[in-house]
Amino acid sequence: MDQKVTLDDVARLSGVSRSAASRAINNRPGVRDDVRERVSRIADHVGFRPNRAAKNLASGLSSVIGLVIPTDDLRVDPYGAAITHAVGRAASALDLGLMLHLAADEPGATVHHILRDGLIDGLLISSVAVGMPWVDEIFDSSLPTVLIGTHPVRTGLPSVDVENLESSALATTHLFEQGCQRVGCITGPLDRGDARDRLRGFKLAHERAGRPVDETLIVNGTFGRLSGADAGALLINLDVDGIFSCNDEMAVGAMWMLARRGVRVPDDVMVVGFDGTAIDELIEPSLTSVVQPIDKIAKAAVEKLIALVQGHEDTSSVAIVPELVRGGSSDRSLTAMSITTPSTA
Amino acid sequence: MDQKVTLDDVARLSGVSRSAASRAINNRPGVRDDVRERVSRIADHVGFRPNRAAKNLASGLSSVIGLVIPTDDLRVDPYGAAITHAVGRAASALDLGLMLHLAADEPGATVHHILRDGLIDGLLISSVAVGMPWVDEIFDSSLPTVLIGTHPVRTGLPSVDVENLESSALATTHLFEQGCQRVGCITGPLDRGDARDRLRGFKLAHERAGRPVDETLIVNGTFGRLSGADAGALLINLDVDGIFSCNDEMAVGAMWMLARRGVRVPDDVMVVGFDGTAIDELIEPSLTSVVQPIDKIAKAAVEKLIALVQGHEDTSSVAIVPELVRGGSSDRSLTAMSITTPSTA
DNA sequence: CCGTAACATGGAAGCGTTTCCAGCACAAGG
DNA sequence: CCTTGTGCTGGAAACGCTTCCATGTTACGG
Repeated sequence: MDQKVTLDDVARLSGVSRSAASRAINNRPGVRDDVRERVSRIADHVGFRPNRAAKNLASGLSSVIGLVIPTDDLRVDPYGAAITHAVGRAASALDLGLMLHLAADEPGATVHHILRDGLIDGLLISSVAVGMPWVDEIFDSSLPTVLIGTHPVRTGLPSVDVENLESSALATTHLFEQGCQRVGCITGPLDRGDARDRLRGFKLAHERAGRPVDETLIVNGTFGRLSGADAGALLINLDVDGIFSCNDEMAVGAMWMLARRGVRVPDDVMVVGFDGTAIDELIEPSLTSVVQPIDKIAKAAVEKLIALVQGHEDTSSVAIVPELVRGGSSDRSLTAMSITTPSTA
Repeated sequence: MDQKVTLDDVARLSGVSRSAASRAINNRPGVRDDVRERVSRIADHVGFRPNRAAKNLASGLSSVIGLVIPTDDLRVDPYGAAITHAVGRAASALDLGLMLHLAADEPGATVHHILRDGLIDGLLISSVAVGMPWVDEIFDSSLPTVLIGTHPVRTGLPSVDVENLESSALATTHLFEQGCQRVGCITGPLDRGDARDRLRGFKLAHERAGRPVDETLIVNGTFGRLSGADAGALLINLDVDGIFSCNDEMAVGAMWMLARRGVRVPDDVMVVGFDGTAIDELIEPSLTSVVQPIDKIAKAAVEKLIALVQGHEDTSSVAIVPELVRGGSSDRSLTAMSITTPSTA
């Protein structure tokens, strides 16, 4: 009951040839409707599951896609876990398998494996930074590949990303509108495209508001929580009254540092983050953030990828628009609204 | 240069038959040493990568293992991300691919796919709770499977888990030793084996210390941060001076709530967690926790799995011993030791 | 110098699919 | 009634590898 029902079995039981059975099951033309139905019914009944390996070998397609994610991203940044999860869901929805490739120290070898194993139909790459030559190698190969995020230097690569520039400008402008005069920026690692674009957005907002950019208020971070704390410490010494952090992790770190130094949020300093990974974190006040619709991004990426796999040329870059979700960290009127806590006695 | 170097090519170039080439490359006996070396060299030189699909089809083995992880675990609990990461690393180290299966709402269908696709050699299942009939279905099938964690009811399944019972007892005893008189427990979801064992350890410590267990001080949580906050609120109303939280997430939630209510940690209430996922979280004081050696667990699980795949019968259960790492949350002498923060101007 | 292991080698048969292609039936048009 | 075309059908050849088995080769003891 458990094992090995082959296409041959189905064919024999249905009284047709193997080729006919194959066509019937894969909904390919060339089979009478009644035959198709009979075959499907029998296949169903005996619990036929096509052997993927054989299918893969014969057709050259595996119905499995790969996801390359920097090892650190998955371990330390909730964004990595979120994107992995979202891609997994999106793949399942399309009945695709998902192979996880952790981009570790020596991706060179890994890459060659990926490329030539022939086990995956296409590849999704997340969080690309400069100095990753293997990324270019993959894109120059014939393996269909879609970037999740922005390539720091190359353009014309098929990619799906959150719209970074305008969203960052929006977030910064939001701080201006809330009355901030001296707004600092905690950047991500500037070898990454998204980090660069967010910083550009920060500057763009200044330009639009007719304010000069004070370069001393721009502090580099790593997207890690600790770097946010460090940056926060720097910025309060520079008397900012607003902070745009290029991701939530660093924003949380900064807020932690502010609290530690007795600086009140939002009264003394307002904080806005990016990503939306800290929205259900227990922090007070709740963090205003540019929330990425991760599921949407993942879905778009997977769909773009399978389009590529199916031969549709497409080097377009899709930008998904996020949403600025306002929390107490940038709004004095929301002060200390308590999180719903069940009565306790 | 990029595509399709087949075994035939290598064989032809080396002047041997395909079978000999195969044996040479797979380090199988039946090839003279000099031939083996020549073949390997040529294979290397032309960049031969065996096609996995073909290999799989011919040998019945794919060198790919699966990991089933509850969808929520990956999204909300850092432990899920950590285990995914660790398993990924362990698999890579053994040159195995990793397929991710998110156990979503309707795992029934998924399971049958997994079982009969023939794409994976074996399966790792994490975080099993009662009411997951598909888990039993998998174990009853012929697919080699190893549990990461403890099955809430069945025994005799091959599994790798952290040692929950004694470690929890140890953690609780630690609170006693620090002078706590009324220690509360925030449990995990009790349909899970690990949550049950940790609670049992909590009680065991009482027994050993000759203290009665006050059942009113046992509060059920979900392993989620918010539930920890709720439980914390309950427990401070019950005048506890120590809290053993069955995971770190809930411990962080509880500490957040304590801070909010003006209860000082560790002065008024001491807190100990479990897992070690919050150790580099920015919380003050740092959390004492039973830290799981996740990499070790993942490695052991993968190795056990491949042993099963290779036919070694093995239904043993491996328990990995964690380490109690002391932080400021249970030690008054460590008060307010500052986290290393670079000087800020 | 022959017989016999012990080992190296290549041929060929799979593994379970897809897919090309030739054959065939049947309907419509002349 | 014969042609042409349309659409189903099954045979057979891939896909790239492993592995069984028969054949060749070598070295050794008798």
